Amino acid sequence: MATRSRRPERRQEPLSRERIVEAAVELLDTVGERGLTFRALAQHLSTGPGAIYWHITGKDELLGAATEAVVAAAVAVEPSGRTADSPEDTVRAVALGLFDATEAHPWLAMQLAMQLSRTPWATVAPRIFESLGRQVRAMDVPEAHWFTATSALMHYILGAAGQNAANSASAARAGLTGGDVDRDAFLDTVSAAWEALDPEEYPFIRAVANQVRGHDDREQFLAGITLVLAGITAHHRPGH
Amino acid sequence: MATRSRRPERRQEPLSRERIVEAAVELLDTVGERGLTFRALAQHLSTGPGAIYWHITGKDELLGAATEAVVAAAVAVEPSGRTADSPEDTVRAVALGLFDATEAHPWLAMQLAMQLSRTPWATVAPRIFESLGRQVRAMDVPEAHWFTATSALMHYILGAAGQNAANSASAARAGLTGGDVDRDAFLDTVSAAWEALDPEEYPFIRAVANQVRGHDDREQFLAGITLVLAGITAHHRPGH
DNA sequence: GACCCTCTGGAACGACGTTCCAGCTTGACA
DNA sequence: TGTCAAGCTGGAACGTCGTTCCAGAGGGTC
Repeated sequence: MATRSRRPERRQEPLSRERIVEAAVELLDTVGERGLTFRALAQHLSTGPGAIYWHITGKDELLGAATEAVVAAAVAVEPSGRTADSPEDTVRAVALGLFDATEAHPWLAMQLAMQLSRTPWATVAPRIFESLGRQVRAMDVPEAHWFTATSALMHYILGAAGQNAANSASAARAGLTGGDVDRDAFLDTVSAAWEALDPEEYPFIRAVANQVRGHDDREQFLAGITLVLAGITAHHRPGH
Repeated sequence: MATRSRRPERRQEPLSRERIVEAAVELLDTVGERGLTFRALAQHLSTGPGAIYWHITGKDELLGAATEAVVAAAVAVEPSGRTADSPEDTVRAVALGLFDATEAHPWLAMQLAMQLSRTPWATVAPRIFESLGRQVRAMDVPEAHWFTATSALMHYILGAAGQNAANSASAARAGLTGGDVDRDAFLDTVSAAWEALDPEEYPFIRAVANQVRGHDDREQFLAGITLVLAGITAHHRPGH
């Protein structure tokens, strides 16, 4: 009765794994990984912690499901687009999808690392691997080198996306509202910190310190993709 | 007095940041990240949790220091060796140092991701970046491309090392004592799981499923390094 | 001997993940 | 329509964690 009077007309849409994961992603985006607790999640869903455990085994599965949901949406850029694109361009599209996802969800990078560390070849890696592998196959790479080439691509993408998500997260943290000003200020801070390093111990970093100012992460990321793709074609093209 | 009777002759060597970090690494290696608690660490050092906080600000710093200690030891392979090696070989040596470190310390991969996520260009990344950058400079890469080439190398290495550490950790977990038998069994499991995937959704993975059997992680890792190096030389060599 | 500063380690606090369970809702069957 | 089991809910409670607090030991200096 009391519950009836609080939700008079329609009963609140029932709890479901889907709704829980969706709320978890929202909580991760807004308050960060440290803010995602079962109590906060329960309050967000107007329920108690116990109810959540009926749908989800524990926090590991919750984080895994949130990660997979975001990655699945990110990798899905491939099939719908015009199919006339070259395999290289499709690789860039998939890679950029993941890159943007890690930028939109700063928690994604570490969760990806954790997922891959816990269940390496289970949930999320095959999705990415498959998506990239199809393009490698569409290039002129002999079958014996499919695995190596696809692995190299995936490893670069995951490593770079993680690192760059960290950058934008830090930049956004420095000034609260993410903007170009904050980003430039962040890059200035990094550049200054690099120039202040010990010249004996870090000569190379000091030499490239000024290059970091005004650099575009996306552009940098794509340049790396191009570089790996060049390595694939140079090393595996027929006639080699 | 009671303490005197328990440690009769030499007073126990005093607590220090160094000793704490060393014990933390040991605890991480033996019981995993979930086993590293301040209580267990205190017991391991025959003290209480409060004493540790005099030397270390919190768990973040503890994990960061443990990560940096292990990485510093891993990257230190470069200077002592014979200097007649080619830059490419030195890159391989540095990369293998990190690869082996993540294999010896399965917790390292995720901690690296976390460190890079929290303080991106602070503690540990510059060390790796510097080590790789020197070799890139020693190759015939024009200065404008130093940053891109070094970044690509570092991203691939971190991504691949993390993924492969995950593999060996899972393989070791399947059978308790890590051995070739367990590893083969693990690869068989992965291969079988891949072949059982939906042919509609994962055609590529099914096609390479059998390639995974008997594959050597180190060899695979080095093949990726070679591939990225080939991309660097193909894309940045003079006359391009 | 009195003092202070560095360092210790046990107790205590708040928050977390997780478990437990009493009770509500719902649909099927008599 | 009444009854009952199963699905589902949510609040209370448990154990453990990171962290803080603090009374006091140790060792050097006037």
